[in-house]
Amino acid sequence: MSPPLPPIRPNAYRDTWCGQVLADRVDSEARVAGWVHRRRDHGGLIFVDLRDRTGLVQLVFHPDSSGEAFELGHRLRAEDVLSVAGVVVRRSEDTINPELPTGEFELRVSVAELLADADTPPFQIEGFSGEVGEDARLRHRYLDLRRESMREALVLRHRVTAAMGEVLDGEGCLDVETPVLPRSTPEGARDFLVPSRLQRGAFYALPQSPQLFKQLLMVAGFERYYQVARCFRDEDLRADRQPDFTQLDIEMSFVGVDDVIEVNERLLAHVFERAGGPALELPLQRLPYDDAMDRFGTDRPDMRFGLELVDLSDALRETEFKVFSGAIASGGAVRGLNAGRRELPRSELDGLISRAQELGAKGLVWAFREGEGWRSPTAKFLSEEELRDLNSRLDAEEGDLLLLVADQRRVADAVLGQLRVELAQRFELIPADEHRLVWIVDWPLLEWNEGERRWDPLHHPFTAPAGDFDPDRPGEARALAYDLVWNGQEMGGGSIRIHRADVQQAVFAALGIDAAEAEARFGFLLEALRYGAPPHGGIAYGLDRIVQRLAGADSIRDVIAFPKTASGADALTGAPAPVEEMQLKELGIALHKPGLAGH
RNA sequence: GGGGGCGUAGCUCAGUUGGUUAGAGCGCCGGCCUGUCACGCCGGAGGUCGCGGGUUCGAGUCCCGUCGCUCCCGCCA
Repeated sequence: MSPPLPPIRPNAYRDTWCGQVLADRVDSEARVAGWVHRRRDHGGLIFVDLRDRTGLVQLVFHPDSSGEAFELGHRLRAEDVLSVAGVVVRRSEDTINPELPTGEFELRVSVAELLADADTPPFQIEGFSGEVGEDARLRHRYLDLRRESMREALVLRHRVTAAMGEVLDGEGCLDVETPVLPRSTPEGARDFLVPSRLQRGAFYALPQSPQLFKQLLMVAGFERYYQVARCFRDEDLRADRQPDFTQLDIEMSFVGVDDVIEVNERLLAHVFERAGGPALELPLQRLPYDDAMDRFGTDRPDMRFGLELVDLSDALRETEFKVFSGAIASGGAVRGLNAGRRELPRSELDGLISRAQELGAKGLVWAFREGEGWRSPTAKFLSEEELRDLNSRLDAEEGDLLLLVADQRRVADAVLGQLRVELAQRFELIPADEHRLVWIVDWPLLEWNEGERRWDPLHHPFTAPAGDFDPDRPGEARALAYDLVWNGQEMGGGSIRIHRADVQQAVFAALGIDAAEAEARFGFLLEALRYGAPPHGGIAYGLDRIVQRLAGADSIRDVIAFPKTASGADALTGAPAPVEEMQLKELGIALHKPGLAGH
């Protein structure tokens, strides 16, 4: 992708971009500036590839035309910063470089000025067969960002956010900023806390999302809002999780689920068109949450391949095999997966078992269909009739690999749902060019948290229930919520919000937040809702994840200019870092371990 | 908090069963080179084998600890 840049207003350094040294400049003077990408010194003739954001152009230093510049040419080193002037010429047929957009042309240097000489870079910027380690890349991120792939990733990111702004402006959304220093409302993720100097002992918390402020904007009558918002969560990192990350946050008034989804489908189609994403067929598929869990064992199914899950509880309710019947008796389920005709060595089958245990299962039963029965260590515990029944329910043919997990339903789902994806990768069942975007809809409002013995919201406590909320049967309430899933990865999620204080209070109560606590923590919201709040709803997208997908990158770190390492550190600046004793004193903060602050 | 992988030259890596002076490619430095484009050729420099401790006659290699990077589980309303 060539980043479109406006034409240069000529100045002392340059009058065109390196990537723009093309036919229209032939036989005329041109002046370019940039970094020495590579030098090929033939002694009596020197070639230099000069690089700026637009690309490369070959400079030719020739002794006849430029004595002084020629001397400089010999001294040039990688990444030196250079401004040159000369005549653009068309290369002879046999010296054209078809790999380069400017490969039919070159600039014969007559004047050259070294603007800055560079230390030898710690790693080669480009054109090296090995992959530079991420540690080194992050320590010198400003060099890493000179690489074409990083430049393209950030250009793409800009394309995406710009396209989002275009659509949302057209939809009447206003870009409004919300505070980066709100109060802590401990729910969900761990907060990053910021101590207040003016109010000793009190803290701000960096926002996990602008959720409450955007709702207040709806109460204020702004109707439609969006923001590219930095959000912060103090949790452990992953390839797709950073402590500070970016959301595209949208909220609209007087809308229902269909309205929000419609606007967002227009948004996605436009963004994908501008950013080179897959063409979207609208409307996107909508899959009810229950179906997603039944068929794929997860609320973010990758639907590019089959391998769907099957519930085998009915078939095994009466079995003598206690592993299965016991699981069902104690309220669990037996779930199965047919991976199709696969040959797997014993070691990989054992690997599947340990992976299943890592994912939380007590065990995993594997079997190959053989005739009417199974080739499996488990086969002897099951009757012939049961095996036949299982085979038919699993739609198993000769040689098919069957995987069964007996556990609490959600554990079995989580384990087999994850194994399903990993097996598809292992067996290369995922079509490379296919994209499946799907809305997951009809969510339960709450789920029972067995560990804490309470109801938790599946989305957040401000999600509106569908219809009337019956406090006596909280588990039956459905939510006006929707998640967007792209190839098995959650890209965004949202909901219609509760716009009535009494409903909000009832939901708080169901969550175990009593009136006093609700008043203390969310009183400002409840009060605002009492002053006339319109029905409203919206969505938030993980911008980093969307751009990662569009860029085909393995990690969101590859589409973030200055990301953190897995331990939450910035390898470039050294954050987080100790602070001066004086700073702590001003904040009234004492560290538990003396000597940690200062130097 | 837990589990796996990795850590050797500036970068990417190899390094046998524990054995003598730790290697390669690229980069870097010097020389030669007028059509290269990952230029080529000749020569050269460059190592706290992450760090600390231990076992051993002897440790890059084995053991313990620790730090860093990374993937995963937990966690991420």
